[in-house]
Amino acid sequence: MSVVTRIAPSPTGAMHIGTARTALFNWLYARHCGGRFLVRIEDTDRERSTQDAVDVLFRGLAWLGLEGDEEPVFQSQRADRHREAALQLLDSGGAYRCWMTPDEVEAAREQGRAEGRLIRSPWRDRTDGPADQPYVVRFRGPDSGEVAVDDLVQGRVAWQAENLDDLVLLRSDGTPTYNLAVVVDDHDMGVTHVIRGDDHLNNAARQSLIYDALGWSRPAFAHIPLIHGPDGAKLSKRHGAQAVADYAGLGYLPEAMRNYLARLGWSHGDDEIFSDDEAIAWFDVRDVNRAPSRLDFEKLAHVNAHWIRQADDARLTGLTLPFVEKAGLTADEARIAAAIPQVKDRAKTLVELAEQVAFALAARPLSLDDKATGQIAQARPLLEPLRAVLADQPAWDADALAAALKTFAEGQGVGFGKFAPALRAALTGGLPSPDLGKVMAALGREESLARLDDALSLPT
RNA sequence: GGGCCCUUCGUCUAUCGGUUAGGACGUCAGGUUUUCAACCUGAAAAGAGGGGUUCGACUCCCCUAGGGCCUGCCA
Repeated sequence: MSVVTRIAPSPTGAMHIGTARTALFNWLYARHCGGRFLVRIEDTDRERSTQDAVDVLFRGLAWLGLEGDEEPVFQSQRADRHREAALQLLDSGGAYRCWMTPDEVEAAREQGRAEGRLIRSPWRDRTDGPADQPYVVRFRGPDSGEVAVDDLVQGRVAWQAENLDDLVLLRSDGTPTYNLAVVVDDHDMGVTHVIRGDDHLNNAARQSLIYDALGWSRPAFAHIPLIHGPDGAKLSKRHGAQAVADYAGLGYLPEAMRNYLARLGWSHGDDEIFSDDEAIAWFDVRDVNRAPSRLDFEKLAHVNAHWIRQADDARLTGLTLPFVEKAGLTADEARIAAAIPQVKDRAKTLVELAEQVAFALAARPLSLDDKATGQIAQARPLLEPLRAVLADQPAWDADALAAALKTFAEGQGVGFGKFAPALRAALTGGLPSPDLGKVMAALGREESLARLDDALSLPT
């Protein structure tokens, strides 16, 4: 049997980072098994679902590289099919019409809560309801006995039937509810493994009952723990980034997100940094932990730094461009491209990469502060012969330039401290920058010499 | 209130009855050094508490405490 997994988010706002990890686990498991990964938009709540939120979801999934293997399914378009299943249940006695009014339900619920038990509709075993009054269709759960789910992550979890309420399948306006729609859609889509957040664990019991009543075989369930904020509380707005788009804006790479998110609640021995192919080869949903884990931005940054170093320079240039603009710098693509290879090992995020590249984007003449002009004035006797050496430098690459600087220092019989700070001031104006050889390589011969000349022409 | 789930260094985790309880991020110290980073070396740092079971428990069972999820004609 071929494995089919799915991510089934509801489009009611931003795409939560927890949704991203659930999608990742579903994707990894499907890939690992050589199966398919599907996407279903759970938009049955017409009040809260918006097209904007749908777009956010698709963009988030695309950014993460976790797109479905088939066209996405929109749950709202399958309402007729859901109703059909409800009617089947009504026919078979697996469901019943309930004429309780919302007020009656609320009152009963309040009373039940006080008495520590669930409500049971008085219409459970009656069919003589008022013909012209609105009613809902409720599932008829077993009166007693045990309902068990063999969860791939949680193990065997059991409930007493009396602790499971008769949930509404069809609202009084005839529209299907979540628990019905999920079962019908997962069945029709051929989903074999339902991997989702453990906030749905209780639903698994009730949904299992619906599968049974419909005469369908149950999928395998895997309820993975939720992600919490750094303080251990449920991830919320006050923790800052909770939406996938936030992470993109913070300058994290999608492959870094996949790597980091995979390690939250799952591990393969001591492996911390791994590729998608490795994750796919190693991942088994059965190895996911049961305890919730917290987001650690420091570690995310560390993982991200690794993948920035690994990233292709041209791709990095394109990715850094918008961050350069956001920082208010001149988005000179050629200069950024020249600087990236020299500074990519110094940044943890694309935001930092934009900062690292800033020195190469500054326009001449650089604005120099008193400290810089002071350093330049002091080292002037060395800077002039150095300028001549550099002008004759045959190979303009970082290694050759570093070697030339070293040779120059030895020839002059001085340490780097005598002229390097001044050179750096002249070339970068004090902006963060890498080794001087790399700085000059990033700047190029012409710009480097020009900046040096600017400094040398300063009034003394 | 009721049902269900969870609990190893600050954080993410390894361990699947016998280990000096390992790794990673972070932290601290040292090194390197031309700014800022990066990098290298080293260090500190954990089995929530209490009972069992066992020759032997982080590992299995029970209780307590703490945390989480659900308890909707939301999903």
